[in-house]
Amino acid sequence: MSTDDASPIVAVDVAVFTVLDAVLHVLLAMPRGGAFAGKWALPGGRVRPEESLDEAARRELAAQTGITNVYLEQLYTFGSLLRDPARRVVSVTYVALIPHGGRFQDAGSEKYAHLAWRRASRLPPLAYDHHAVVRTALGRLRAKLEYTNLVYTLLPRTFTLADLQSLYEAILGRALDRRNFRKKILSLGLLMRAGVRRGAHRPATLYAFRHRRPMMIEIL
Amino acid sequence: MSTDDASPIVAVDVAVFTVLDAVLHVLLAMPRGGAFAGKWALPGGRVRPEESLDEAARRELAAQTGITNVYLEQLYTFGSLLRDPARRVVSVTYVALIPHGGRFQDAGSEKYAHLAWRRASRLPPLAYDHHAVVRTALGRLRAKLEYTNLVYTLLPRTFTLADLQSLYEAILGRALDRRNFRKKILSLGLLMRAGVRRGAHRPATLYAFRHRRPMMIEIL
DNA sequence: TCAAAAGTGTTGCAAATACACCCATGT
DNA sequence: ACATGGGTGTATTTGCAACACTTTTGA
Repeated sequence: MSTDDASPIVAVDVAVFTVLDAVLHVLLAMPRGGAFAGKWALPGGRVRPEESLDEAARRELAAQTGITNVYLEQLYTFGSLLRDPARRVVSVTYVALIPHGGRFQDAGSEKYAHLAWRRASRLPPLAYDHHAVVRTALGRLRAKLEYTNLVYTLLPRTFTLADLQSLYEAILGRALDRRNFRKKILSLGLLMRAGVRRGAHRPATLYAFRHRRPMMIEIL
Repeated sequence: MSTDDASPIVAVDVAVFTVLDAVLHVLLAMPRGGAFAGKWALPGGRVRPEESLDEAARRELAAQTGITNVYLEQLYTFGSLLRDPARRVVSVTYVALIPHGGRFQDAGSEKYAHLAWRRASRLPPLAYDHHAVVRTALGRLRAKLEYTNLVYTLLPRTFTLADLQSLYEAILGRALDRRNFRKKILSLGLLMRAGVRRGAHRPATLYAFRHRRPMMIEIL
């Protein structure tokens, strides 16, 4: 019995998020060829025999977009029969989060003609079932912000409380009271002062996360 | 290029939970052959080309244990290189929940010599990385009980508030105040009265879930 | 009549919300 | 001097936690 017949192909796909202009964006790639050439898709590719799933996700991400050293988390595995019209493909999907304005390689790659950030709330039609992937990822992201310190992955090392608040507002999709927000966040003791940002107006205190690693907490 | 070389085998494994004597139990199977013959494992098997992942999980569960019509939810996909010493296998794992005292076919199946419920907190050594699977499943289960009505999957159609409370206590691993518990649960309006249970003592009101389908809620 | 489980209310505390004014700076 | 965003405190409400006694039944 050949594995060809009996086992689906295994692939990984990654939904990369960042916040630009206080709005959540997803990184989309335009495939050069294949059944969905010319239609936006999430970056991804096949898993190789000698690598784990996480490794595959990181490798594909680096190869297709130049993005490395990101927060990466497995999301869900999609395996319906018709998600790829050509072949049976099971896709293990990932969420990645990068700091605001995160840069990718503008030139695309062998596989993708170009890459672009698109608003997560107004996506163009996507290849495969990637729309469902992004929806699932958004749900996970919103939920996890409420009980983890994951925002740190979306912020540069230092930031103001206003930055942090607008980030929460962008992802949660609702306004928060500034005074209550500051009280709450500071009372958690996750931040430390890290200088001052001078600008057009009264200077704002800069903060940094005490620990830049995933933790469970109670917020908002 | 042959798929044999390039793509791992795809399998599903299912962690079936139930509550027996107010203690969480997992269903384990004893493989007849293979690299882990004689070591307890979670029931599972390969995904076939013509079925989705969910279908594969249900099929394997039915074939190996006789269990059908269960609540089933995808958990996580495990894909490290050495989880199966013989071959590269990516396993899409599932959590299943069945009502207390749930019966399985005692005789086992072609693949498994026998089946047994074991306390989730005191498991024997398990095959593959199934220990990690159960740990992950337990985490998911505990977390989800706090914001969904999933307990209904673990209960028969009618039950007393004491039944419900001891179920929560079993899974969360801590005692709850009876009066506060009743207030909270009843205030959610998820239950309806469904008669009376007569026993050795003062009869208890029976309740049933208004809706037997997964919903998000705020509890405990 | 006794043992065993079912049922029920109140009070205190802590956390969340709502809300308005002064401050520091660059232009 | 003024416009702009930064920074702070209090009063109210709401939800959670702690806690003890009475009721009903079968044995």
